[in-house]
Amino acid sequence: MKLQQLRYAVEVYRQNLNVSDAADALFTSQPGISKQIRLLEEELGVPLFVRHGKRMVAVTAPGKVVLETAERILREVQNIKKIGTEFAEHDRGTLTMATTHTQARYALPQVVSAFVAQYPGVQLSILPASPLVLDKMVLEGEADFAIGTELGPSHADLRKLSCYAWNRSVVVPDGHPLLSLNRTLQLADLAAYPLITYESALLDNTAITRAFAQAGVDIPQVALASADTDIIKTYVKLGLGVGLMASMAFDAEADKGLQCISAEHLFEPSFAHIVLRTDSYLRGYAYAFLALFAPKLTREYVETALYAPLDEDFSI
Amino acid sequence: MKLQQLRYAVEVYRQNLNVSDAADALFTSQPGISKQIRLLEEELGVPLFVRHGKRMVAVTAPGKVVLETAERILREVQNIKKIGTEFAEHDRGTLTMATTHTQARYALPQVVSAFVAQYPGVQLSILPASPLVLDKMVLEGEADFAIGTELGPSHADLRKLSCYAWNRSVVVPDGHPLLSLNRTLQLADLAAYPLITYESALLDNTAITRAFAQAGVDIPQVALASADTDIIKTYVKLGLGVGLMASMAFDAEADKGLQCISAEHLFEPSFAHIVLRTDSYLRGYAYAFLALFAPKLTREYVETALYAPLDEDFSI
DNA sequence: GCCGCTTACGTCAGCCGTAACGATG
DNA sequence: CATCGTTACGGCTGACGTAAGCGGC
Repeated sequence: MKLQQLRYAVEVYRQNLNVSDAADALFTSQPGISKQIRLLEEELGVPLFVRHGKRMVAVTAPGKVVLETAERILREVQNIKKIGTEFAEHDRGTLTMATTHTQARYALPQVVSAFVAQYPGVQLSILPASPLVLDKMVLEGEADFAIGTELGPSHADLRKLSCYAWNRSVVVPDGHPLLSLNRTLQLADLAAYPLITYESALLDNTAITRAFAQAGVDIPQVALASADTDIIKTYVKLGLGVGLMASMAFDAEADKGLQCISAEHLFEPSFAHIVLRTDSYLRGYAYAFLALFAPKLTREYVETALYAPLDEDFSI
Repeated sequence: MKLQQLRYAVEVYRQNLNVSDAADALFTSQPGISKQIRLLEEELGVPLFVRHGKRMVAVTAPGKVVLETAERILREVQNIKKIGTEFAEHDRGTLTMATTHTQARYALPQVVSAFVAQYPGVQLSILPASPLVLDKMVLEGEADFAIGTELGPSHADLRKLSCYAWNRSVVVPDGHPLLSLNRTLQLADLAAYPLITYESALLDNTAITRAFAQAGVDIPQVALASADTDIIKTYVKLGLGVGLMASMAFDAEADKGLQCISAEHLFEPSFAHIVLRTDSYLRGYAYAFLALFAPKLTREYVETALYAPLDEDFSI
């Protein structure tokens, strides 16, 4: 059994059982993949894939178990490689994180600048992604960790550690009627205007949908939804509706022509959190980044959380 | 990186950093091992072993992490191979268990005969071992599981599932004074005679030493200690002392010339238990064997225990 | 001087890529 | 007929074993 055989089999599985695509993805020839998979099946004595004619159309029962185990093995191999470079040059390497636009634009800049000053040899990558795919990117190893804002479903291989609470604000153009209210803002006030907010805020069971449901107010018409706070602000400025977004994304100086009304009392706070794979090996500078981002995320704290069972909830 | 390189490195580590011994153990040449380890170190960019002159004298910090990960990988590879044969011929293969002499001789025979009748294609191996090394044999993969009688220290990679409670009896030759007592046996009565019992019973903090300590009675002189119940009975018959052993190991018919006095009231019961690695893949017939041995050890029960965290105590 | 690791070298298995073939829908 | 996987074959890398060299204890 060779590691490449496992790699080939797993890649074929990931490419929806298309051997040619797997060959492309691994920059090798298609017959090589076919052959190695056959050899592996021969060595194990069981077929891993179900073939109809010449095509693979499904994974066999043993194949499922083997592929899962192979994925674990390949992940550990990745870890070994990281360990090597970690000790060889502990302040050089890459750090890839997935996060939402708002985090990348408003929460991360000062953290990133402090980090690059301290670790100039580290190639930092920030992959913007919608909250829904953050978990997936960490699961599949596309990112070392993710910084999320809405908690998705929990997963046995992931740990989510809360960092800080954040609140929402309503943003309107100068002179908007909502600015002339002589009382605190209510949800019903919002219902009179089209809403411009995050795409992900409109999914089931978010802080926003829960608040409207509990107040018995219909969710206002949504004029525009975007993952990008700057886009939201742009269209609010154009008068398309009122914006509802993270308070930290409003900057009185930069956002001339807009006014911000706190909506902290209308929606429960959400928690920004980091998402990690339990079995990933983090480089030393990755821990340094996390500590810069949220002081409570010391190496010790993170490692404890990683090795703890899932039900010990570190999320909040 | 090749799997063999990992195998080589791990084996050198296991052979106390002796490359030649590792080569012998793996049935290959010594230069091959040296070379592959060098290549691995080169690829990772860090030395795994500390060399004084030409000899390896220690493991480096990265080496330690790499070796631990490599051991995990190799275990998973073993699991994949087992999965293959499991599905290919699910009633053929080998099953290796480590257990104490008493279990093998008195508790297992009926289980084993039922098992071999049901799975004639399975090569069953029973490795007798002292209670202390049972855990180690499971840890190192020499046995698929162990059946133990005295609980050793717990280990993060092991799970111990209790099977049944067992009690001790005092065994004496016909006509022995202890048979003429007109009251129930006390610990002090035993103190008058040399004791013949299990080696492992004399370690610290066993049911036997705890009982004597709590009663304030000195442990009697030990004439002979053996892991083997038949040896104990033989020497009791010769009059060297009184035997103290598992009640189940006394058979009134076979053991002519010996008498058995229950000591159930003198010592707390002990629990027979099985020991499993959390990350080992058990063949289907292994679960069948466990179910025959202790009905409560269904596949579902065992798997639940394996995946549960350590602190959920299944041991008792 | 012996043990143990390294270097050097010849051999051969086996992986990979190209090209031609065949099956499926 | 187009797509996709298999078979066939040649080249070449690289793993292994033997034999010789050399540093430590």
